[in-house]
Amino acid sequence: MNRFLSNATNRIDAKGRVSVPALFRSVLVQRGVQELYCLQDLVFPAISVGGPDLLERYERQIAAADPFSPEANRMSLLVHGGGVFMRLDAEGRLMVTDFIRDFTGIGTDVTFVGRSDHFQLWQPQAFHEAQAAAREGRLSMSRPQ
Amino acid sequence: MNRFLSNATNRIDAKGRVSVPALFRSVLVQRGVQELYCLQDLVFPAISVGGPDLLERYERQIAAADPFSPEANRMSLLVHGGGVFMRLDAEGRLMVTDFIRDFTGIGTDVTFVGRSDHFQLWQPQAFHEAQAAAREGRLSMSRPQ
DNA sequence: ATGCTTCCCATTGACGCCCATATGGTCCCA
DNA sequence: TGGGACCATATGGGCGTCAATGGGAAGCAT
Repeated sequence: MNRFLSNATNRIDAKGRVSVPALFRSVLVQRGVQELYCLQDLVFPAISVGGPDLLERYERQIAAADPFSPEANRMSLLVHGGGVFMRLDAEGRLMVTDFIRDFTGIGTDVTFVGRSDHFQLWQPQAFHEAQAAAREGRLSMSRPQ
Repeated sequence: MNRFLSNATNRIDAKGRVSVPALFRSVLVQRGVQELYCLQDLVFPAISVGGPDLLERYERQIAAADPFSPEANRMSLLVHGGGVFMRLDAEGRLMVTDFIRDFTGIGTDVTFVGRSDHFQLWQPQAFHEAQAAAREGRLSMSRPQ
């Protein structure tokens, strides 16, 4: 398996750490990803996590615009100012910072959700609700897959 | 990491100093930047901070415009008239001058915001509001492939 | 001298690094 | 087929290091 698939929920410990599921870690290793880039999802209250390529995709978007335009400025504010680089510790855990908590509503547990070329961090209940909504086709305004 | 990414908020002490985040300082070292050039952002109430290359980039932009246009005139006024050189102290702190306070509204805390090739100083709440606004106005920022 | 800046050192609190334990699943063998 | 050994993952916590912060004291200019 070389893609991020399925989901799993892990507990945050007293120090604010949470284990990334082993399946996801093995995908990271396969892809040679060592530094993780985290970005707020544009639609859902979730944090997207991937390798540097994730950042580069967004940067190409910015580069396409006039670099001094208000539009490029606004995009950079989101992508560069809102993005965070993280590393896993020796046990494959990451810190759940306030940046992540505030945006996702995550409290004591984190749901890891595979998204093929990256994965996401969700507040467990928010994920279940979003999935239930998607199943009922109530996401007509969401972005296409 | 060789770019300015993510954001962090630090407190200004009684002497008006504030620590530049260690991550940003390490990027400055990597780039061999010793003198910091500060100027007002063209769109947001924020101060941009970078090496001499930052100034040069703005000057090229001015040069590219019609030298007698109101736009070039306005940019020159901001870049040349509003620019300041600064240095960090031994602990990696910088002085928050009235020039910075007046333009940004910064009071007791400063939010450092990465912008890839430079970083910015924001009043914390102004940053959160600007980011939220940028996310709302995402219509123009489609999901990259 | 007074106010402001620069250099230096102390404190403390957070984070990274390391090792220990628990838990659940799998495989092997009787 | 059932029991048990083994293993990988998830989780908990100790401890050292470093960043952020606070403040004293010496230089500089007004």
